[in-house]
Amino acid sequence: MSEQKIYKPKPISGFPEWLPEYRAVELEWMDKIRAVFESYGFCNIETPAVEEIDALTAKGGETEKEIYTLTRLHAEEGDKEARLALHFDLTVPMARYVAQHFGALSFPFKRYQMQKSWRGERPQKGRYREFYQCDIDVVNIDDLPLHFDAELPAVLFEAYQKLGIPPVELRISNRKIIMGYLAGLGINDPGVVTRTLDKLDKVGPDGVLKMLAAAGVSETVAQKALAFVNIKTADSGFAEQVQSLGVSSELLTQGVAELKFVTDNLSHLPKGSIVADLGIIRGLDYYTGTVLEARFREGDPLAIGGGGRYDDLAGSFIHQKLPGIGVSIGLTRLFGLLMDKGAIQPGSKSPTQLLVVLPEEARRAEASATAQKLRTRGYNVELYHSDTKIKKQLAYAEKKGIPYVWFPPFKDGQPHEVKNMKSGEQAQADPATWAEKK
RNA sequence: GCGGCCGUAGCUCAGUGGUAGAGCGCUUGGUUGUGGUCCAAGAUGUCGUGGGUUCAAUCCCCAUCGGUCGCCCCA
Repeated sequence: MSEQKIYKPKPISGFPEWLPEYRAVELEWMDKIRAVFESYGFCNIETPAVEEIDALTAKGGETEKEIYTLTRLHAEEGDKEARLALHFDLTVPMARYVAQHFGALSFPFKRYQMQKSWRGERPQKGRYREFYQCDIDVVNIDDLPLHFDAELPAVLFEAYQKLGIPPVELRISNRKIIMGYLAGLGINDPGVVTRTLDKLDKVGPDGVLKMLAAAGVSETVAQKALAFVNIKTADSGFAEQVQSLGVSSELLTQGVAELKFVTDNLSHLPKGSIVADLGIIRGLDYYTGTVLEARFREGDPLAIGGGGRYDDLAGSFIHQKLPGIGVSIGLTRLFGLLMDKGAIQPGSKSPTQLLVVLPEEARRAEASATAQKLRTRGYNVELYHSDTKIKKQLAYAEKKGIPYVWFPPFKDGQPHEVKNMKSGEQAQADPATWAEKK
């Protein structure tokens, strides 16, 4: 034993990591999500972890103060790296990417990205400082058919379905509706009002009214706004309810028509999975039309995904009008929430399917060749690392959850044998022909 | 940036003003080529860090760092 001082390892808040058996599940999820995205023709890109600070902040907004910037430990004044920072989402990097490779891309550009993002905020339940997001976006030049506003939520929903998690619902609205409505009410600072209304789930109607009063909104207007965001319908019935509130504006009418189109085109999804919810507003200020949030139908009201339409995402990067719509799965949040509830069934601790026993050092060459033979036939095979007791070698397989143990000949002329660890059965086998019984 | 709670073996935690324990895990053994159960033995801690009070502090006080939950904001 060394006398070396140890640095006691500790978790870093907001930077999650999982044991192999759980990471295996996370990887499986990513494969499934990816398969759904590709089945709709989305291609993959990966952008660097870092962007220039100027690129990240080009759009402005609240997220700015959460950006992690990059410096070298021994940075000197005027260090060039100081202009770099970690991206806080995948949308801004995509916008930059599209603008940069504009001439080489084909439009509508449909891409997905599954990468980590970083935000320097205080972690809490379902909230991390390093997290995976799985984004899909469609970007086009000048105009983007409304049809995509229905297709992307459908893709998102299908991805959730494939994961085998508790039922998810998509709550959909359209920014034009709330903006048109508030304008009709004569509210000139929709930012404060929408942010307050967005908290309805958390603070309740009374809380919202109080906060609105504090923001200088009159009681009657506040009541109307509250009635508005309470509108939730499983189909296009919201349209009548909006009309009955007696406010009208061109923007409002347009928004209602768009949302109606979207809900109508999503009516094929299972009952209860789509809700037109005018209380969905969403913080990100680049959204201009359809907005949506995904959450579990029961339990935590936290968003496990979301997205929306933006009229002009890359406007700060290129003189081209590039409207788009994107949705995103908050993979780490989704996974973390279910982990906390103990709802993730752990996978295997190791990908190994077969453990080849090493009977004695003198037989290593033969055991190694056996393992290699089985690998060429497509199995994941591990050769036990030392010639310790068979007992220990089996215990190792047991502990790692390796389903089969392969016994090469212990003496010349003996046959190979394979043992099924679950049933305990053991039988002669040939490495060239053995197959796992399903 | 702000507030509540917490910080004791690898993990989950108990405990006392006189320098520490349980369960799980880990290692070894229960002979000859076979695991999961059982039994036995064993290893492990500057009781987060710094300061103060005290004859004496893991326990009291202060600070600090870290964790966690919440606020702001957000997936």
